[in-house]
Amino acid sequence: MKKKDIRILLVDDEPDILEILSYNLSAEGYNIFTASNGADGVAKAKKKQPHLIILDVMMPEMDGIEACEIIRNTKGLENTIITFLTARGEDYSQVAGFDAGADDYITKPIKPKVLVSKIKGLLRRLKEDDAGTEDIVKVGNIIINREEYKIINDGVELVLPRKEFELLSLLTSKPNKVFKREVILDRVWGNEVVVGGRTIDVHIRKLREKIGEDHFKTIKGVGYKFVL
Amino acid sequence: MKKKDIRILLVDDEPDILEILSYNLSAEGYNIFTASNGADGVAKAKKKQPHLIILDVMMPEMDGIEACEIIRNTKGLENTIITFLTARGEDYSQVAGFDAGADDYITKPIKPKVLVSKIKGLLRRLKEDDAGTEDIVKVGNIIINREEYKIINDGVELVLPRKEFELLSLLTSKPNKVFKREVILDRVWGNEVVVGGRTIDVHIRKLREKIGEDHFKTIKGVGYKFVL
DNA sequence: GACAAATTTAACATTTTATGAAATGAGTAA
DNA sequence: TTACTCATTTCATAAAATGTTAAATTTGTC
Repeated sequence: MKKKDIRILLVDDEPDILEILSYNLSAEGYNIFTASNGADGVAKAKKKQPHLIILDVMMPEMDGIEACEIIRNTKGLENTIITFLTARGEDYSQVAGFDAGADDYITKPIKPKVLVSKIKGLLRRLKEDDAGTEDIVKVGNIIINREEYKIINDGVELVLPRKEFELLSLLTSKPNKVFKREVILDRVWGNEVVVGGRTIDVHIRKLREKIGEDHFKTIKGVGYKFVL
Repeated sequence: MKKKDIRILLVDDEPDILEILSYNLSAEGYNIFTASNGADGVAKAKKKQPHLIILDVMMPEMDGIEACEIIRNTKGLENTIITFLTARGEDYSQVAGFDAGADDYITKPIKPKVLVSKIKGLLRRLKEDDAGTEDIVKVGNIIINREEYKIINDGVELVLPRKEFELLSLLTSKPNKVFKREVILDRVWGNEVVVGGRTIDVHIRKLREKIGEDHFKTIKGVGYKFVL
């Protein structure tokens, strides 16, 4: 994911703070949205589906803690990274913040360098885990080894480019199941990227070339499935 | 590694603080040692080889910053996790602390929940590589001697700079396994440090120059792996 | 057979990595 | 301190690999 595709939502009632945060993070290339109170923050979060939210603790209308709890319980935002902004004195808020489900906190006054470094660190963690994907999977004559990023087909080792690997990985995750084109796009390409409809076909063709024609069956008008 | 095998060293001149920290961390099952000033802290660190050290910044005799620097330059303690204890007001010490090689900091007054949560987070890194912490490791023709910070390649002794050593050490900890760039950053550079994206490549190149081109395989879009 | 959908190939675009060189930082000895 | 060296990081550019698109062709379904 490119930086400009990473969305960060800033929620603070002080325009000055929004300005500082916004300036520094925009300069890093992130895609910034802002809200000036908790309620607005929650609304924008639902709408923009940000990857990370920076929430001020002290705000009129709805404070950061409450907003955080709501966001954490909103479908689709359970795993959004949330960090609080707290003034130095407000020690209690750290505890409350973690209780509410925060991942980190940033103390005011804001030091641009520290800020950027924290944000980068938090976002990096996003990419680190492949949660849910088994490291080594065997289907028929094919062994898919995600740890070493290679596959073994009939005892022959081959290295696939990333997209092909992910595509194969998806299809083989449930042999005989038909994966709709839109599902494939979502899982392999991610809902961020938009590519033309024919791209999948080309990748399927490459897999057919490398793994064997017969394993990939086309279901016209629907999608593809992997067969043993 | 089990919790009771994890050693934590607490260094603070105030008995009350030692008490609080000690109580809370013991309750979590960690193995606790204490020291009441910097000099004593350094000595105990050498002797006990703790996994993590919590250092108060303000102490008589030798302050935390100084102690941290010494510990960082002590053989065998280069990678010990160090976090500072700072009073709220002392903002400057955070900066100085990171400069001295700290991994994190904890602010007073201490909130048990925050404390425990941070400690767990810091120690998470440790647990992952309980296999790779051996002092002398042999992979193929390469012998990695962590104790003396040198390696022997085909019988030829080489002294590698720190980052290169750590990178090699990480990659060889599991030959053939692909380490994603994000993971490499986390494990070699640490959570708080942020470097540009091309830094890893440069270090890989140095290793290729010194150890041999063929040992380091690039997996485009993913990361690198070490092959024998 | 008509028509939409899928395949195929090759050209094209983009992304990612490699590399050389230069800037910055840290440590050390004079 | 100052000068010097080595480590580390950044930058610019080149090169490679991967990914996408377009267009002609084929396939399958009604």
